[in-house]
Amino acid sequence: MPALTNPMIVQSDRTVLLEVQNPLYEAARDTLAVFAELEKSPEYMHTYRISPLSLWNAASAGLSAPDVLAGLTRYSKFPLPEAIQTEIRQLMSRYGLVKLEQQDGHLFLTSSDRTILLEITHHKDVIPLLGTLKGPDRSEILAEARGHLKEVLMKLGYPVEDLAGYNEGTPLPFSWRSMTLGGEPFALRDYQVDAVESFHLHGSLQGGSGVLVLPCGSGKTLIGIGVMEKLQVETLILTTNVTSARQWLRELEDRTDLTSEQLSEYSGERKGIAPVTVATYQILTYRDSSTNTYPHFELFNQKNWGLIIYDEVHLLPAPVFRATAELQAKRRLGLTATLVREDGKEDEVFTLIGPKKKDIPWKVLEAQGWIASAQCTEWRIPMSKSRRIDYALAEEREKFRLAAENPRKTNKVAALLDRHPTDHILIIGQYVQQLEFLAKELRAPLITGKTPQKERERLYQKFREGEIHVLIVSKVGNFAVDLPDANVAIQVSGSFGSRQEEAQRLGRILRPKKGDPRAYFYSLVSGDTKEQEFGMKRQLFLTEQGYSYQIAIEEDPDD
DNA sequence: TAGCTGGGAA
DNA sequence: CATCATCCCAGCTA
Repeated sequence: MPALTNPMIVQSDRTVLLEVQNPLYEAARDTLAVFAELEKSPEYMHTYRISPLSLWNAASAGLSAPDVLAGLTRYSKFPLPEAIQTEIRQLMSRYGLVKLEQQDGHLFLTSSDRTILLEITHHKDVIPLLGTLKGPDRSEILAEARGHLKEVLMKLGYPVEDLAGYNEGTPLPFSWRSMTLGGEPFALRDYQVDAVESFHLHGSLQGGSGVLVLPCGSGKTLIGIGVMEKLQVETLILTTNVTSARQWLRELEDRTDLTSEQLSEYSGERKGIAPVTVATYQILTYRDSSTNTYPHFELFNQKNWGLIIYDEVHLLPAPVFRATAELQAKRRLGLTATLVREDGKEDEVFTLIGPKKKDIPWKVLEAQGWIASAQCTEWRIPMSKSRRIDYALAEEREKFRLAAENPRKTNKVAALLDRHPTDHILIIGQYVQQLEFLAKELRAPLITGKTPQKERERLYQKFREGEIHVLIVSKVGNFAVDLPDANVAIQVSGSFGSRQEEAQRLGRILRPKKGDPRAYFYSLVSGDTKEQEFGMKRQLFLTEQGYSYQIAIEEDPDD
């Protein structure tokens, strides 16, 4: 029941204001997280937005409009505006209003609402995709236009529920090992089993297509293998880099009885094709500039894949989207820790890979002890007087970098190192020059993209063994899957407002250590600058996930 | 066959 | 909103 002591104000422009100090804040936040996106998170009042896509993702996960309205009513101060009730009902009813179904070997667009179907099939972008068969509540779609049709209808605001089924693909029988090759007993954790099940059972088609959103350190690879194990079909796995491709292969070899002949890498270095093939996105997107063709796209057709796994689906490059539009008859699984894309192509992921099937909140794994609990602090460091003048006079596009490279951050980093004399600390930043400066001042080793692989491994090894306890890393820290675990991260600069990057970096320190399960994440920004504003944006995803940032302000020695 | 270097791409 | 990292390929050496 609405009551003034409740924490939410729901407005008819689809924004929701949420009071952070309210005792019901956490419960309300977790409710909102399912069907709304956090837009702003200053100290006392957070703003969420209910978008069509966030509602459709919720709908595809089985939530109904009455569920959403009940959640809002439960925590709202005032009765819900009529307008928004109507809008939520209308938007959610659109999911599944039009369906793709297979009948007698033909593909049909169907709807219980004949007027809508009539309107859609007369739209100029849809007409070229139509076949010849027609009825009052169905219209044939050309088989090859399945993906394209879904994209068009998404743009028109009608997300299609695709029930047309899949090619089963070539069978590939295999099973889990109960012991790893190293002799460790092995079984999936409960939440991993849940995630596999939710991909496999949701909806009316077994093991269809969609995205699983899983925190860093939750064992995404094992969940992917779990889905493969349920389906028992030849599988193509796409990853962002070779190291992670090899990680998949290692896990497959270690945890399943697939033999090395059944597994292969397809990359710049090796071009193997086997019943389970792991390829990089980049080899698929490689374009031969003399012929203007994609010579490796054939990989999609080299075998009758029954499943395609898209690792880190939030990074899926545009040409792979195009290829995926042609592959709608194949089962597809997307894996990611942060479904947010900084390029705003979330709707394409929804359309072409599939809806979000499961979203495991980071805090749930923390409560179960699978990931460490982290304390996040944003330190605001003032710039010196002369730098503030430079900043004021600088061109707009130079300002961010000037603030990010504030040399006064060095002292703060040094102070933080003193505070954590026995911890494993990563210092992470975006500008190589800044990091080189820090490395010199702090006498700590630095790894950048230029560092040869051998040297990296040597430093990782020393860090793991505790011979060195501070490591400075550039953007390699965002991607490197072999970077050793740490329990303190100090972020000295980052890309403009990237929520993904923030999540990745926090993920670096969340593997719990024996003894002290706590982790510390420090973000250093220059006070009263653009960098501070971007810092707020970076934190949004983690705030949604239940992390709170303490703001601390460093005193200005000039004052 | 493997390893290194540099250019170009997205 | 620009920097940085990655990858792929070609060409070279051994």
